[in-house]
Amino acid sequence: MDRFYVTTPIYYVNAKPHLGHAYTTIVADSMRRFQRLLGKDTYFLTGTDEHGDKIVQAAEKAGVSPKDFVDGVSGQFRDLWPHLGVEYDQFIRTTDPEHKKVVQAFLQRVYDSGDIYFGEYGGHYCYGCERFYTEKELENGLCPQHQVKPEYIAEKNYFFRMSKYQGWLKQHILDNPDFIRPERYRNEVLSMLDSGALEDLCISRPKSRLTWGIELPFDTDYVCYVWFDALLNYVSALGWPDGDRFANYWPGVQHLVAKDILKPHAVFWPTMLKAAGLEPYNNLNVHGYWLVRDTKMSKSLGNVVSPLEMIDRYGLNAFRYFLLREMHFGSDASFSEEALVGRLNADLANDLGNLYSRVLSMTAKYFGGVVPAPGAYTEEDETLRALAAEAQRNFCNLFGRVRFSNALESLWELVRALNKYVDSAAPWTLFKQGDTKRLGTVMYTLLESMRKVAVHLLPVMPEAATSMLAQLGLEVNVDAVDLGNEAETWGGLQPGTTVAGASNLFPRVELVREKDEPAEVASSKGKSADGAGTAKNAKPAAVAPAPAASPAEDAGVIDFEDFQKVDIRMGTVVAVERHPNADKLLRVEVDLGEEKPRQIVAGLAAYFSPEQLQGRQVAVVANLAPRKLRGLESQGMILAVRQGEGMELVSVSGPVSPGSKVS
RNA sequence: GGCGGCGUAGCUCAGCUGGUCAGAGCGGGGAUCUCAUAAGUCCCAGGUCGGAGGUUCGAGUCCUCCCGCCGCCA
Repeated sequence: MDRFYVTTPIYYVNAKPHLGHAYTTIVADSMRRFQRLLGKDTYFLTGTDEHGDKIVQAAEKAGVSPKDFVDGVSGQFRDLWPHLGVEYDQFIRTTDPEHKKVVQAFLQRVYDSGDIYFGEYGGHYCYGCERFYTEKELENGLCPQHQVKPEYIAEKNYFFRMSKYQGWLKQHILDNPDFIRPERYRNEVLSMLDSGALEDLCISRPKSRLTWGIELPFDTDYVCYVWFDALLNYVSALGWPDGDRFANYWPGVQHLVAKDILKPHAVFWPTMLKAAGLEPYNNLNVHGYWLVRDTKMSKSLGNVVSPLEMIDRYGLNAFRYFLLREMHFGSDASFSEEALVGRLNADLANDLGNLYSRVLSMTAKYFGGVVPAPGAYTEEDETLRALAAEAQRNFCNLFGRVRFSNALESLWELVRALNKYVDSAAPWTLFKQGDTKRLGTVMYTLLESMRKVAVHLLPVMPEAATSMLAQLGLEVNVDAVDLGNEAETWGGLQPGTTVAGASNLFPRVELVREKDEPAEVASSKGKSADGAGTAKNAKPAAVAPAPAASPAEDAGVIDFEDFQKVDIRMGTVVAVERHPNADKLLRVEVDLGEEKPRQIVAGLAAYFSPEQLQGRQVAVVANLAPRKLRGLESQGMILAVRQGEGMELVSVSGPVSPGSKVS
């Protein structure tokens, strides 16, 4: 029996689960459901990564022990997944005793083979990044990620001789075109491997600096540092080096990661496996980010999408469908409730839900809700069946190659064709004519095709697809489904089966909006007063929002509400320096009363010296999308007035507290 | 700075090895069936395929340069 093993990354527990976690995990869940329907023996692993400096710091901040802290956050992840329809086989934690043992065994094996050595390391250590930087990597003496001054630390550490396997890895990637997919990331990795010798990987931290980690088996003064701990979860979960699970599921594994951890998975991990004498994984599947209003989600922007909230508003099925349909695997995609609602209404309600509704209703009316036996198939029927078979083949082929969006697109070609078939076959006419024979064939063709659609949707929308099949009088038996053969077979639905008399699988919804959220739909006339709440999916009594553009907009005049979208706040300049890479720009830190000051890159260098700005109160557009200017991210804009050749800052008549809103 | 990717209809994107490649879905406009969830079906988009050159009988599709985004590396 073919086997299929899929993993998500183990999620670092310094933050709560967000949309990105949800996407990766739902994809993994769908892949595993898909492969199971193909008849494979599947295993699905997810979990949490719980060691390291940042955890210790976060725990201190929360006033609890690291162990209590990670227990708490890890629990949040584990509790989330059932709400997303995710059924994993194992939830691993890097603090599990079994995992620790495997890490130590693996380290010992690589150590014994001579690929781990003790060496001196001096470097600039950034606690935020949990890593060292070389002089060259620092920007202006600061960590390029966090813009803080790292600490110089010289110490002895253990290193993994990664460079030794560089040539092997490159050849392996060249020999296996799908090893890293999509191709863009494969290219990226190849260019990493071509851009010079890999540096050996530092894999330890002295206990004097970090104790929250796994002790090295060959030196009790050290703990293991991140990758030899975290990545090992993929094999420790299987009980390596012993046991049936490892023998069964390795190396037939599909890793699933977001692009931010490409290098560890594409370079470190295969070379680590090679050094320990293990086979490399089958495929590394790399996806992009979900963007909100063209920007990465971040807490400071307040645009973090909560998976549970979306499910609460629009339902699990729509959410899962949207994630898989909207993102082209590998590329970044935009998340918006408008788009979600659009997919839900257009694809699920109008096309699919309505298909079920109309066909089941006709079956009830014409055949008392019992599946009729088909008679002779006409050319039109055969054409539809050929199209259906093609759509199913394409779906499976694409889905297996992680092209979920295209796969669903293929399936919807069938859904649309079925709606078209209803119109052209016009069962209501056949009924009036009393042509029961032909009517039976048409209805059977529809019902059987709808069954096929439902079966293919089981991996994506398990709940909805199960309901669909139930409406067709069928129970889902995962082991009995042979998805790979559905395209080649016909007649899975037995005549005589009693089906539902009505169906309302995906009610149309209106966009639900938060009270303070900017209006983003066509309606420019005020927001609905009821604001937040649940989706109004019952038959909307009110008419859909009127689209007409307000006359004010046409005249270049804006509504008060439009003005309100601009969040202008007063802030205090707490730090200023010249931009390292641009002579017209200043890097300014402005205190807006938030957790930490905003970094703003301003084109003021020609008019003000850093000293002149220091301590001043300035007006800042606080909700401008962040943007990189010459390598530094600017998180807002300082308002100023151009006067001839000069420039004057907008100021207030008296001191105000940082973060005060201008209105 | 080096390498890579992207820039195609309002939006999201297909277009592999050059010759029905100027497309799909959504949105918008029009028509129409009536079984159905104000759903379905049909018709309509006159987009210089980022810009400029070049190769070719022929180029979104190959080459060069430029512009704008993005990523990786340094």
